[in-house]
Amino acid sequence: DKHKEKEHKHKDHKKDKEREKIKHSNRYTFFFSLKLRTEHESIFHLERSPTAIKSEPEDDNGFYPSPKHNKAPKREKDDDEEEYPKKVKVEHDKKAKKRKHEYEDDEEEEDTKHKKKTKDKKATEGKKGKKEEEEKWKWWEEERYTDGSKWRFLEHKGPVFAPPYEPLPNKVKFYYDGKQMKLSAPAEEVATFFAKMLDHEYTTKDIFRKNFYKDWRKEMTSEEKSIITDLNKCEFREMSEYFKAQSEARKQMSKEEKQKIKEENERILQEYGFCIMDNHKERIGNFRIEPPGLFRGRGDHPKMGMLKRRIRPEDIIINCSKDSKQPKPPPGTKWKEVRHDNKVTWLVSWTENIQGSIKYIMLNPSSRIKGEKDWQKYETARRLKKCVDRIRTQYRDDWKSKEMRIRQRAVALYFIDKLALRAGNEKEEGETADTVGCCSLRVEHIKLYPKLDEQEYVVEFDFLGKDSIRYYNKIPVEKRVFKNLQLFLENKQPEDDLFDRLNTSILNKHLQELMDGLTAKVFRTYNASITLQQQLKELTSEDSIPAKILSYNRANRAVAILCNHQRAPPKTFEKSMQNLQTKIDEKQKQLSAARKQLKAAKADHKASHDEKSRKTVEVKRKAVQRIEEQLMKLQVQATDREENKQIALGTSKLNYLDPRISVAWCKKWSIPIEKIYNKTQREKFAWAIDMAEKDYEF
DNA sequence: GAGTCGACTTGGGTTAAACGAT
DNA sequence: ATCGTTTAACCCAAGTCGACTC
Repeated sequence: DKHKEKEHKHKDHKKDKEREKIKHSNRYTFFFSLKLRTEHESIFHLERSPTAIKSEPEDDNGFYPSPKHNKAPKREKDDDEEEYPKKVKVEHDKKAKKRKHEYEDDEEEEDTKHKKKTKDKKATEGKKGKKEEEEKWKWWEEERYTDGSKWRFLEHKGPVFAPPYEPLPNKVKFYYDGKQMKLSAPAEEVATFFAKMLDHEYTTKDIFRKNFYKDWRKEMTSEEKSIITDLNKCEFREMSEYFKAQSEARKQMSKEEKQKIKEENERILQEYGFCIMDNHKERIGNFRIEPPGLFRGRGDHPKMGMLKRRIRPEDIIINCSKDSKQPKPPPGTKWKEVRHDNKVTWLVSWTENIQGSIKYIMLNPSSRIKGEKDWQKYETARRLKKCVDRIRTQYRDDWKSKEMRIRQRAVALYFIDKLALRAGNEKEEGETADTVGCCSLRVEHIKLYPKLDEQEYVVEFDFLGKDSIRYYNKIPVEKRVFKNLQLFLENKQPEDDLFDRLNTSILNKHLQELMDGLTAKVFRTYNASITLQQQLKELTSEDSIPAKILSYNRANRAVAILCNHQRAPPKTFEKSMQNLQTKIDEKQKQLSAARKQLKAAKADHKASHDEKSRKTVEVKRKAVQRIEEQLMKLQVQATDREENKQIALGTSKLNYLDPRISVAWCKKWSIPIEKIYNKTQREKFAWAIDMAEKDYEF
């Protein structure tokens, strides 16, 4: 017994240690991205060439002609291109028509079905679930179109428009210069948009106010225009209070009322949320037209505050097949156009008035058309895996090129590969926030340090990327890259382009020559997925399920850091961390209490040696074990959350990580897929879940 | 080539619904 | 059953990239 006791103590101690280990192991900060990247780097043999660059001619234009032999090597033929079926898919319209009718029958039944559903939902659920499972369509087992068409048959009900404006009740007043004023409906509507945003910081911003005021005036009657001459004299407070009260009231609604709204939403979803594409009913992504409001771009957007106007049927272009039942515009209105273009995937489009860009209604990520594309994306990234060494060798070679444009291209590509930067298209100045990607980096965005701390040739990046998210990174580069950067910077102003001989079009044309289908963004996909796979291999150990999931999240996090997917720490972060800590403390108390009890029980057993006391010991031991597990779970959760404070995992999970890697990992370690992917994600990745086995290699 | 347009993917934030503790 | 917290759905802006035009 004594021996056992000791062993137990030892075990307890060990467990505590392990918990500590979980907490502190691999606790990376943003430096981890550096560490990770350099480690990753080692696979492509960094040789530090001591050779200095040859002196370059002063005038860029006078660069030596491009050597002819320096052409890209031919791309390797893919040996498992088979994996992605490319055979022709023959789908006869007849078949589609037949299907269409089946669908219509379904529709008719909808009402009765719905009633039934609520009634005997419970009774049939199990059965129904199974049945639906069997009916799930595996598009990934079918052949794809090869003629560039996206569908043969498309039928839908058109968009759902934003509800019309409801004028404010008379008791809600607007004041100008202290005096009450009744606004015309159009002016009032736009005023309410502003009022709804009053609590936001941006209504205090100059550009926002200026843009809003300018567009607001356009909606005013001439009388209103003459009275309202200064936005600062407008008082929206009452409107704002009214809307706050309204949303409060919505929260306070009774169950029945909420239920009613829910049912109405469900009805709309059933009617407008689906379409038929070819032989299948598919979920639409965004079937509601964006309501009017004030445009709020991200970052320092020159157009913030502008009025985003209401979209009418006359603005809408419908896309469907000729032989389908066309969607009807609301009574008394007409569509702008109805077309039958099966070379595109959208169902509805309209032009938005802020940037003049086109917006679309398209299918949900679970649809065939999106899924195929997604799958294809990862197959392209896997093809890159096969030739990435060759490409890396080549761009390293190009650092020595006699041509400036080739050197720039090679350095840019190095950044895109190593740092997972975006391509960086040019943008129209003054139309959008000032953000950049790789090709559009400017001199002011990098700093060169021949020596920084212990490291040589450090480049410091500091710029605003997509969505005005800051990219900040200090990274040691090879001498040759460093020297090239110095060269690129010569005689330039801070606002000049770093890569003045390069743009995304040139870069992508080059990449296309290196590998069929290769573009700048493929590197992001490739590096994200390969990093996940490597990290999973490295981090996952024989351990409890929560610990394994922590490992998964950490691997995911490494990718998010690589891709610079940041988020603002949730407003409730500190509080929720505290709550969790309180729980942990409580659990710890519970644990020591349970341990004490166990000890007492053991002592008791030692004294009496009877059956009853032996059983008590067992019971107490189990209790301790259970509490330990719970504690462990909580601690893992706390660690996970803390590490995730400023990092957004969603984007990489949804857009960059080959889902088959995750599926394979789940199968290998017997983790239920539900722990990694929620319902929506499982729908989106159904193809991967179905096809990936535990030995899948990206 | 430069400029523009169109289609489609990627992105963080907000809001509503689901969940779980009490 | 209720309440507060967490999660997922929704929102729509902002990228990428190919095609087309001149």
